[in-house]
Amino acid sequence: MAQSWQDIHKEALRRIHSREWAPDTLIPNEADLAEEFGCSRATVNRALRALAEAGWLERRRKAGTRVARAPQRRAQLAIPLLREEIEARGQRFAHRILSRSRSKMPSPLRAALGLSDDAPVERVQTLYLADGHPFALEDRWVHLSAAPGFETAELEKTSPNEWLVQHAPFSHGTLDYSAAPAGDFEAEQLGCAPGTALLCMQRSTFGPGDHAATLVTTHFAPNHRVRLEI
Amino acid sequence: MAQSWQDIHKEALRRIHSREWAPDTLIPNEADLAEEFGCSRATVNRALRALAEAGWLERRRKAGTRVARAPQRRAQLAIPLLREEIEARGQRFAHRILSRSRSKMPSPLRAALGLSDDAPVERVQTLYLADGHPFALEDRWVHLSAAPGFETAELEKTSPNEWLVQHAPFSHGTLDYSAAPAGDFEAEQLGCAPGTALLCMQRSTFGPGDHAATLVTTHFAPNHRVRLEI
DNA sequence: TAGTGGTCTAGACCACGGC
DNA sequence: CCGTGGTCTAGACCACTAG
Repeated sequence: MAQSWQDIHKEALRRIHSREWAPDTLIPNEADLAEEFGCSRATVNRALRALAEAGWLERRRKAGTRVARAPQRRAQLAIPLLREEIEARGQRFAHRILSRSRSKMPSPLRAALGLSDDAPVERVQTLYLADGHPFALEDRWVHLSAAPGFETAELEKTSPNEWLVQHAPFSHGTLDYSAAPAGDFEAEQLGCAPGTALLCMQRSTFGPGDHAATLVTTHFAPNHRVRLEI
Repeated sequence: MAQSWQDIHKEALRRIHSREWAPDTLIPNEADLAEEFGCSRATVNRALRALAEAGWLERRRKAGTRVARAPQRRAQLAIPLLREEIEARGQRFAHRILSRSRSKMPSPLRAALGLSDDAPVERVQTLYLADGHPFALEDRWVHLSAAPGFETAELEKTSPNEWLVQHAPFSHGTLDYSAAPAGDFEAEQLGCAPGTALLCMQRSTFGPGDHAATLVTTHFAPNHRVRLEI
């Protein structure tokens, strides 16, 4: 037989595509498949687990493994550093700190992050440039106790984006994309007309233990696209 | 000892966060870690492989395992059926076929999909409604040989979105998000002013063997958000 | 409570790719 | 070459949960 888990993965995917294994129906259990393919159960497990992680199968102990009713695929987005995204286009990266302050964080934002009222927070607004043209406008709130040393970081040398990735790796968070018309400030900084449709990204990250770390709102220059791989 | 792979996963993540294992440096090999944790190498492998898939580690044969320089995390988007997305909000789902035709596909679009000029293509425009209010406007091109039976499908009963997911599972593709001002048609259908900033999703899917399957452009009603989990 | 997937082990061989 | 991760095995025990 000499089956590798990738062979089994491929064959299982073929059966799903061909509806030989129909949506919402049980497939044979691991032991039976191991016998059919002439390999050990661990090998079958490896293949089926990969398919389950990709959303093709749903597995539950005792209940068995079934083909997902609507194979709800997942798309993956590799979150790039702005520097890398710009340099990957063959453009020159630069950034400009527009403002930096220890201002009070508005209550709604605090609530969204689950921060107490007296948590020390720093706000930094940054413009990112590609070949000297505005690329993205970033408005970042950083919870200082989650990023020790940030308040003294030389952000003119290392952009906030890069500093935080290198010094305060986060563990989880959310990323929201939406469309928003450019306000006067965004229009001025990004060099477009007020009201222009801009892609807007809002990202909140949390460190280990659900401690809020950062809240970032980024407006991209007009016509920006985000690509996800399915 | 009694270590599970998740224990090792957690401990390794702790060492990465604490910079005990610094970015861009090698960590001990699997055999050594297995001895340290008092478990088998396979268990260590399971933990480190998960960390590599999540972007924390980079592994190469012979070269060993190193902490990623900039732990480039990946965000995951669960692509929902519009029906499920709407019903999950507790709203009533409905859809309306606006047009359906076997019109010629514009050359630029054909090129984007890698289709020959004579490939049979059907175009369907659909409006999706939540509680009777416009939710999304979809413009879909379907490559008929990749979706046999689509031309005779009763799309008034089963929306194109659902029909294709159930009858022609795709294997891979891309998803692009951007912001676009509402044109006259989008504004009329979605019930907003022309020029309103709309979130726009463009999705191309391919079946097994890189055969083009569908190209879909969706404009969402104003203020729509897409959430990704990190 | 019995069946299923989840996991661990100890050992083995292999593929890749620095050196 | 030869160290490293990638994978497979045969068997075992465990955790969850449907019936």
